[in-house]
Amino acid sequence: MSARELRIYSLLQRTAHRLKIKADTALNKAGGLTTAQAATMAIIASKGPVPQRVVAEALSQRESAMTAMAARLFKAGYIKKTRSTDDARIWQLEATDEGRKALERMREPFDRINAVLDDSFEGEDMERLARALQTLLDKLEN
Amino acid sequence: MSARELRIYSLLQRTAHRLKIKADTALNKAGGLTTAQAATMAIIASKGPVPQRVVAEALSQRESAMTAMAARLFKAGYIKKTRSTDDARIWQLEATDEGRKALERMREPFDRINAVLDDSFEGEDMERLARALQTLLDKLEN
DNA sequence: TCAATATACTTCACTAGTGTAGTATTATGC
DNA sequence: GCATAATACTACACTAGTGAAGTATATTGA
Repeated sequence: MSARELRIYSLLQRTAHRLKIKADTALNKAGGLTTAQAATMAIIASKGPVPQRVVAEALSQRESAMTAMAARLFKAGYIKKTRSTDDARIWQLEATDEGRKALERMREPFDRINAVLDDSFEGEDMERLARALQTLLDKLEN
Repeated sequence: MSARELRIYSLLQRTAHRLKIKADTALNKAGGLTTAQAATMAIIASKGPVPQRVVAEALSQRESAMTAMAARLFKAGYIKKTRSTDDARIWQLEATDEGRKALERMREPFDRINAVLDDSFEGEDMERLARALQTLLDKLEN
């Protein structure tokens, strides 16, 4: 069967949209971050001081999007920005204690979202889905 | 492996986002519509004169989003708006000839997007992906 | 009958992304 | 050694959505 017959495009968009709405609702109740902010914070918190460009790439986004996101997170007190000593063009982004705490609060609601995902698939199905999405993403990013 | 380990959430969001960008680029070159506009126009063109609220519902969106979208489509000359004679609150949306032509131009670029999808998967992989997404979507919509 | 409620749409401030065109700063090649 | 190119980020105008509060215009129920 073809992509057209299977309506893969629409299926992917709608599923991603629904899942995001569900996650945003859950995270919002727990207080503080949106899903977009949580995704950004997760990378900054785990990779330590990290250039904006690297965060943008990890999220498959443009640098201009990250400029705006970093500004919002900075304003909220969740990250600090320091100029790299090696390269004066680079802003190193780092999570503040406040930022780590906010991210920690997202843990439990996000676990619930992952539980929905875990519940939706059997056996190898999720690994297969992950591989399929990764294959497609790689194809789209080159 | 768990959804968390596989980072399914992030993978799904990034893949959907990148695919949308790719489709938008292809549609944009063919002239006229974005993917969001094409989705809106498809409903308006098929359902004839239709209240804004109905279009919003069909796309799982809020009415405020449709007010803005209708304004953009109207400005571009792709739809006309007429007050319902039954109910003076209702705007009936209808595709213009220009709008129908623009929608028709999206056909070929969208076929090319589907070709990318067809190229990305072998054998049963796409059917499996479709089934996995449908399963998840059903779970998210109830 | 008419006040209260519901409906259809609007407006506004906001998040969150795009692409294009900039500004600094660093790296490279002759 | 220095013009040129590449890189990291910024600025801006735009699309596209949300939620909350507002304006008309039906609809309803005592």
